[in-house]
Amino acid sequence: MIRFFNTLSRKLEPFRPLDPGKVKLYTCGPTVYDYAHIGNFRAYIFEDLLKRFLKFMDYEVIQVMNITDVDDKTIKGAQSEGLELEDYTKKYIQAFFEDLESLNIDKADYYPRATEHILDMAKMITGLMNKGFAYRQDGSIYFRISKFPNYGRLSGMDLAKLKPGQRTEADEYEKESVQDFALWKTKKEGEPFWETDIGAGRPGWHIECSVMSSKYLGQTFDIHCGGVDNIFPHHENEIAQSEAYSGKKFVNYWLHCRHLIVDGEKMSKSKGNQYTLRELLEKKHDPAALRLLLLATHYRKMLNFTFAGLRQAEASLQRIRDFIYELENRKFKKEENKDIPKLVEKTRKKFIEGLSNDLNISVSLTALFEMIRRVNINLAKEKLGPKNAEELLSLIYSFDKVLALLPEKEKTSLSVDIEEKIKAREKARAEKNYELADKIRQELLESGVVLEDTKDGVRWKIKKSK
RNA sequence: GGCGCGGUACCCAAGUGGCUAAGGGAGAGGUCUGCAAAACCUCGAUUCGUCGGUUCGAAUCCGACCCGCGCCUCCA
Repeated sequence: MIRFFNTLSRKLEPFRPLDPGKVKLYTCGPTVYDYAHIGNFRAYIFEDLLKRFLKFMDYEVIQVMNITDVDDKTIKGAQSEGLELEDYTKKYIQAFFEDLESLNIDKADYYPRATEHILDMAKMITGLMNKGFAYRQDGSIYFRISKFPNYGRLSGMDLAKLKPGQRTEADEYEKESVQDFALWKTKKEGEPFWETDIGAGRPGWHIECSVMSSKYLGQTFDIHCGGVDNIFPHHENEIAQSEAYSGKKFVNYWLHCRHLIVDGEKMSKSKGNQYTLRELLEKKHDPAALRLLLLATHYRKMLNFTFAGLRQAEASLQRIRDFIYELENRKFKKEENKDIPKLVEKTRKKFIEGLSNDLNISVSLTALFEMIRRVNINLAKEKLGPKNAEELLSLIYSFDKVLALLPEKEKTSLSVDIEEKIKAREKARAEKNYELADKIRQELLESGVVLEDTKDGVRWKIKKSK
C-alpha cells in the first residue's frame, strides 16, 4: 500500500487514485524569467521521484507541468532587455528543458503555457463572475474570498488573523477585501495584453493552474505538487477558483516539498548562494551526483546544500557504479550462489516498502547499499555465478527506473591514442620498466583516465569529476 | 505577532515505545599490488539539543527551555 502525506489533512493517507491504475498528476512548473536554480530542481526531482515510483508500481501516470510565461517578473525582464515577452521567455524555456535532461528528469506529458490558454482563462473568469465569485473593479477582476467558506483550509490560515504582508501592492487598494486576489489585470501602459471577452489585459498568476489542470486532467484529479511556498497563497487560490467554478473537489492529494537552503542559509541572489544547475556543471560536478543529493533527503525535510555534501554524493554514486562495473566485467565461475535470489527478493521488498511510505527514499537506498555490501563480500570470496550477477544487475537497473542515476548509454570508448599508451605501459610493466610505466600512468591520469591493475589485467575508468 | 517544521557519530541521514540506534561519506587498520591508485573487507554513537515527567521500559510520549529554519499576497 502506498501512503502519502497530504497537506490537506496533514496526515499520512493511503493512496487511491480516482481511476484504478491511473494517476493524474499536476506539478507546478517554472516561471521562465531566469535560469532555474538548484532549489527549483529539488522540487522537480521530488516530483520526478514520485512519478517514476508510481510508474514503477505499474500505474499509468499522466503528468502536466505548467510554464508560467507571463507574470510580473517575465514582463519586467522582457522590458529591461527591450525584448518582446515571447522572445525573452523563449531562452529560459529552452534552458529549462535542457536542464531537465541533464538531471534525467522524466518528461511530463503536457507543458502548457499560460500565454497559450488566455481564452480558456477568460472563460473560467466569466464563469466565476456569473456565479458571484468574482467582481470587476477598475477593469481588473478579483476573486471574492468571502464567498468561498473553505478558503484557508489547505494552509491552515485563519483569515481573520491574516495580516496583510508588506508586499501588498498599491494598485490593489480598490479590492473589496485586501485578501481578494486578482484573476485578471486590466491593460496597463507598456505591458503585454490580450483582447478577450472580459476586456483587454492579462491574467493573474493563479488562474492558469486552475485552467490548465482541468483542461488536461479534468476538474478533479489525483495529485498536485509544488514547493511549500506555494501552499499559500497559490494553491489555496487554485482550490478556491477551481472548486467555486466546478462545484467539485479539485485535488485529492496535495504533496509539498520543503525548501533547499545553502550553507545553512536561505538562498538569495544578494547572498550570492543561489546556484543554477549550469554553474555547477561548469564546475565539473556530475549532474547525476546532484540528482542523488537532491533525491536522498526526504522531500518534507529541509535540505542543506553544501559542496561537501555534493562531493559525498559523488562518492556514494561511485560506489554504485563500481559495483555495477564489477558485476559487468568480472569473469565469474559457473557455480551459482543459492542465497542470491533470496537477497534479491528481500532487497526489492525493502526498496518498495521504503518508497511506498511517503517516498522514504532513505530506506530504499539503504536496501540498495546493504545489498551491495553483502554481494561484495561474496564477490571477494568468489562465491558468485554468472546468473547471480545477471539477476543482481537486472534488479539494480529496475531500481534505476526510479532513481535514474545511471545513464543508459555510458559506453565511453577511448581514443586510439590513449589505448596505445595503455599498451605501451603494459609493455613497460612486463619489462619491469616501472619508471616508464608510472610516467605513462601519470600522463593518462592528467588527461582524466584512471588505470587500475587487477588480477584480470589492467582496466581503466574515466576519472570522476574533481 | 499568527501558523508550522527540525536538532541522531567528524559530515549527510533512517529509525518515532521494547530485538545489536540503518545506510552513505570522511577517517583508521587490513586484502590486493612492482609500488601506487581504485576497489573490497573490518572498525566506528553505552547514546539520540538541554532539563524534568509518564512508563517495567523513551531517541521515540508529555512539559519547559535553548538553538536553527520555513510560510504569513504572485519565491520550488
